[in-house]
Formats: sequence, C-alpha cells, structure tokens
Amino acid sequence: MATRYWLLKSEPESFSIDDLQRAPKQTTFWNGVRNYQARNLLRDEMKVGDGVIFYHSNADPAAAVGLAEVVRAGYPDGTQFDPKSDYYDPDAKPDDPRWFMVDIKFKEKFVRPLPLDLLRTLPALADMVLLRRGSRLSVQPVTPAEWKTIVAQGRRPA
DNA sequence: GCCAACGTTGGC
DNA sequence: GCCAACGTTGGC
Repeated sequence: MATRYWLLKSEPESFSIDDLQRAPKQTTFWNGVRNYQARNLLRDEMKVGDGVIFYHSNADPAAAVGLAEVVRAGYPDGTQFDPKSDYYDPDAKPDDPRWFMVDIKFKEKFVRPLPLDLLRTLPALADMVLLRRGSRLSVQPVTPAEWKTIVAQGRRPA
C-alpha cells in the first residue's frame, strides 16, 4: 500500500519540533486531540510509515518546520480517562474509548521554516487543506504532490 | 487582544 | 432535527 501523508499542527510553546528532536528516542505520542474529524484520521487512517509534516500553529510566523514519521498507529489516548488531565472526558469509557493518538518519530528539521505566506505562493499547494479559509483541523491529509512540494521547499536553503 | 470561522451543546 | 448560544482555534 502506498505511503500516505499528513500534517500535524502543534503550538511550539507547548511542543515544538525541537522538543520532538530532543525527546527520548526522538519519539512522542500525539495526545490531546479532541475533534471527531481529526480523531477519525488518527484512529482509522494513519499507519506506521506514513509521512508527517510538522507545523507550528499560533507561532510567529506560523510555519511548516520539518518532517516526522508515524511509528505507532492509532491507540486510545489515556488522558481521556484521567480526571486530573486537561483532556479528561467524563463520557469516555475504557471499554469504549472516544479519543485516540498515534506515536510519531522525528525525521528532519527543514533548513528553513516555510511560513504560511510562502506556502500560499506555491501553485502546487493551491488546494491544500491547510490553506483553505477557516481550516482549523489539527490533523490533516496531505497529497503526495503537496508532500513533494513542501519537502523540496523545506530542503532548499533560504 | 481581536475576531472570523468553525464545532459542539442543548433547549425546544 | 433545527438552530441559537457558546467555546475554541488560529492568523493577524
């Protein structure tokens, strides 16, 4: 089966690509997603070996900053059962988990970040989910062509 | 800090 | 099942 590609948003103040690079085994679980559309992608679609574009949201500037890889497919996000967690969901049941996460591993940091306004200038990305008006999804599908374009741009020296 | 866009909730 | 109110996201 062909490799698929995704974009994950993170606020660098809470977890940046540098944090991922420094993490044990350069790997982290991607917890705290509480949106059904994103949940469905995490639970059903993302597979080991899939490519991930790491994107910094609420950043100055917001930008695609590097690449990661899915190293564990969807499994229940334990924070939904933890009353002390910010992500606690009193309606989630351990035998019927509502929220899922994947594990991702650091692959590379782009030699230059790709800010939103730069991405918007690239014709190949015209239909990208990220660039659609009002798009807020924190887990997004990326087409192979979009992936190729972004990787090439990110590896090109500024 | 503002606010547009979107998702979720809950009354009916 | 509709939809108004509310909460959140995220760029600026």
